[in-house]
Amino acid sequence: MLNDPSLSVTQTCGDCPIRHRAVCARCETDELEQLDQIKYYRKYEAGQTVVWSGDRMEFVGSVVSGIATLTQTMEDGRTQMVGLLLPSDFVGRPGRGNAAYDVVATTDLVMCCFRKQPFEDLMNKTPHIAHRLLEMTLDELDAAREWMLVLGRKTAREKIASLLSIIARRDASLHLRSAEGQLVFDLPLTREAMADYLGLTLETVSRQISALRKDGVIHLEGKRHVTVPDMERLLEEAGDDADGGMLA
Amino acid sequence: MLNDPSLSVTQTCGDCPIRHRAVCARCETDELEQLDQIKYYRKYEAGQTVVWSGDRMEFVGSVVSGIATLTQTMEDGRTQMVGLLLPSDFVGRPGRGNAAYDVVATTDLVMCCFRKQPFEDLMNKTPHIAHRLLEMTLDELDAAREWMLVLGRKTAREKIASLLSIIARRDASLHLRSAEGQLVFDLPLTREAMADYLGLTLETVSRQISALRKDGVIHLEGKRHVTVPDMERLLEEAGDDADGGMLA
DNA sequence: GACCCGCTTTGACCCAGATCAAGAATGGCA
DNA sequence: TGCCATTCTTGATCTGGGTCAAAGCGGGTC
Repeated sequence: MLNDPSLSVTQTCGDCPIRHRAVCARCETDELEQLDQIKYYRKYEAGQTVVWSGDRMEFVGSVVSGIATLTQTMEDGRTQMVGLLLPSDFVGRPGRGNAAYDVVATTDLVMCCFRKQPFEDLMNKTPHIAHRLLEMTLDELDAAREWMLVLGRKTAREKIASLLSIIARRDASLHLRSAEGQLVFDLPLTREAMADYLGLTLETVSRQISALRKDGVIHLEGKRHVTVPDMERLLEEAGDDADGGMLA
Repeated sequence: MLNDPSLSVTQTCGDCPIRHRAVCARCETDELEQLDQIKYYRKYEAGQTVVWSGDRMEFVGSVVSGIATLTQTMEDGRTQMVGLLLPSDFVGRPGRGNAAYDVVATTDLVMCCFRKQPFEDLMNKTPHIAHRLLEMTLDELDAAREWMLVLGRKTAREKIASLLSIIARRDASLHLRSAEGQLVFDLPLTREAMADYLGLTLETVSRQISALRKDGVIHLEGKRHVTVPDMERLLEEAGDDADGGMLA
């Protein structure tokens, strides 16, 4: 199940590759050891479902590498993505037994998990873990509300630009691989997944991406490899304040 | 400022009219006394702005009576409502200095507030207040994600039915004034506010409400007074599972 | 190297909801 | 009792994005 040598279970939580946003960011040594005892890694292949909506969820955890999505589906098949989980994002909710959404691995995925009951016990003993979770949940709430503006009021072109901005920003903060102000990244989503996130059809997504390419806002190599020559321009296209911007 | 005799500041937090969802639901007597010491009431008139997005927010609190809304606005004036605050809902976020959204009193509004710093101090000493807040924030996050499905994938008619369902449900849980299975309530929002919540125009809202009335899904007296003869039917129109339904 | 399969692009057409434009209720106030 | 300002309804028309349909990729694999 776990064959990546960089992810030895002997590493302490403090060494965790995602510790910069992790729940344990402020823990003492002994608390870190307790966290390490209930920690384990899980791997999923691209396309695998991590949990189905309504199923019992026996763990919480963070994404270490890869991308997962949270999705809601209506009886007639219409689907809406309600969350995009990138490395360092938290999954699952203490105090809740069942998943509220489908969680799907969009790419190959590694998660750092904590068994639910022991994690909750630890949370009850160490207040700053609860605080950290509250902070993270408030961040997610802000991101969700920001996305409500995208879904409710933005045009298709603005929606695409908004999504690209978020991915570019998150990607940049992870890899810092920008050359002379340019941002370069690979789209981790199919056109259909982007459509489900944006409340559009995949055809409209494709057309708008083509339009942004024609207008020089982005440059494409193949279908997935994106270069953003001017981030300011992209933010303008997204309809955001150039300075402030998305809080995702 | 405070002339309603039913809201004497001498009442304890345990007597708070909104205590059923309040942060203090599990507090001990001495903690309740501490909460009472930093508690006060605020009144706003319909139309007044409680805080502007970006402004310093020096309190947190709950809605006691009336309705408030959370709103985001783009530079060109497009607005999206991102939260509807009904009695018992919590406002503000511990650990955050500035408001992220405009908070507006839609009707006359009474709030039960706690000064922010003392509240945070108390929260740091009493873990179950932090837990309660985490629970409430997770509920809000679920509601926001549910709303993303409404905004991204539902038709205008379904959107209206969804909004009416939520208001009917919340109203019913407050007043329990249903006669022989019917639900009766007053719409607390203008057509324009509904449009801002649903990502529609006010004309479309008006037309769809008329359509639902013609089809017998709802009955209207005047512009605001609504009767729902069959809640199941309304939920069907909203595109929800008849049994499960919105978790707002 | 030919074939296949999932993903993507592009075109032609259509329709739900936006926009523009009158009016009609409602209700507060003199 | 009538006036005025909101708020709401309804009609006519327009359009952005959906729907349906048909090619174009790559990139595995036999």
